[in-house]
Amino acid sequence: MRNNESVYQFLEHLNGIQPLGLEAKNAIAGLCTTVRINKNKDLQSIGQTCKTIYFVKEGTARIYYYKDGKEVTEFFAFENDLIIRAESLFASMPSHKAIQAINDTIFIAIPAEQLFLLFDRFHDIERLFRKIVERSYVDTVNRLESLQFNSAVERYNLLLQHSPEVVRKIPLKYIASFLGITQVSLSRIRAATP
Amino acid sequence: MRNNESVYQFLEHLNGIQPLGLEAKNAIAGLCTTVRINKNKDLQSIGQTCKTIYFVKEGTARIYYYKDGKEVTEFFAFENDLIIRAESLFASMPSHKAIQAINDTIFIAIPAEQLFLLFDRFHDIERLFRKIVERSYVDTVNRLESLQFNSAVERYNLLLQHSPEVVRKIPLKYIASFLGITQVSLSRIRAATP
DNA sequence: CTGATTATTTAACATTTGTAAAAGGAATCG
DNA sequence: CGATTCCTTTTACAAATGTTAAATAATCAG
Repeated sequence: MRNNESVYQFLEHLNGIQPLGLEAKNAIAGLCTTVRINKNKDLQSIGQTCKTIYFVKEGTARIYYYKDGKEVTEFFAFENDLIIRAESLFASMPSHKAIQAINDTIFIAIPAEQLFLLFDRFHDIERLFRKIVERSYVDTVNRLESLQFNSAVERYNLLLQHSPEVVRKIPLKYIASFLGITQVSLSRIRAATP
Repeated sequence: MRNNESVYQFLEHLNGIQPLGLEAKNAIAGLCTTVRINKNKDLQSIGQTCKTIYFVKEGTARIYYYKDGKEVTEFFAFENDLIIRAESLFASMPSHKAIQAINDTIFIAIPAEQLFLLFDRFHDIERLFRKIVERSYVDTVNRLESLQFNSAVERYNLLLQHSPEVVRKIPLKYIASFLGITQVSLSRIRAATP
């Protein structure tokens, strides 16, 4: 029952992005399962090909990978956010990235192949998904711009402005690599900004 | 007639991404116009809201903006590439970026609103566009990864590997800011790499 | 072809950011 | 509660990149 309640709320969220007919809603609901992952545990691990589309129902999560033996956090997801390793899912290639729960987190999981099949039957569902991908694309373009020529201080301040919840909820070691800097640098910046 | 020939070839390219019915093809063709822009001239200028979807038919183009009075190149487009200011088009907000022809360039222009209307009548067209946006999204995620923690040398070498045509065809001053570094830095890197 | 403009490289120095190691703080678990 | 572990900050120094200016090199217009 809990699961059904979660999925129902989630569908309402989707309906806000793109109005869906009852049949379409039911079709999506039929594919949704909920997955609970404990703090610091991986939902998807490095080397897997991403075949599932996840949304965060409750909690916080991140995508990370290793660069020269060090962890790099690429992305944070909060309630209702889509979390996928796009470069793997859309190209059907193994990912060198992992998805991890930062706190105890509940995900909604939708098998990608089965969702894509629904696109043929429900135009609305394909439209919904198109809009979701468009949003993710825009977010990524904006982050790219920030990484391209803003200084570390500017990037930190922009993050404070646009996503204060990140700075409140997420360990600084993850935020540092998300901003493309080391933990030491981030500490320096925080010490300098009163 | 020249225009029609261009558009026909372009439709074949689209058909390779997502097979389209004859009616759908004709509907798209009806929206396509070709635009010639001379070298170093802007196709779309800063401050405009992006309401047109462009593809490069012939030539090369870029997206650029100003950061602290200096030009930053965000994106390059070659033959058949989509070139849009996504953060403006998908959010209907004025863009602080411009689209410019690097050489004399022919663009194919599609009015966004009218294309979006076709989505209702032709499922295939919405699917095509979804796939195109997905590809752009994946490209952007990969660039983001490169900017986040690769050194300038690594970013330059990756560009050489993955997009040698960029280094061959595009002025180094544009490439430098595309890589998130200054022209001086790029020169140093090239001098060090024999 | 020549002068003028634009693009690229080089040099010297300043600033930012990284690295490694240590010290403080905070959270966690028995 | 106390000990352990993990997170964050600080310090000192090294490396990478930026800045400004000047020197070449390449391109373009007349």
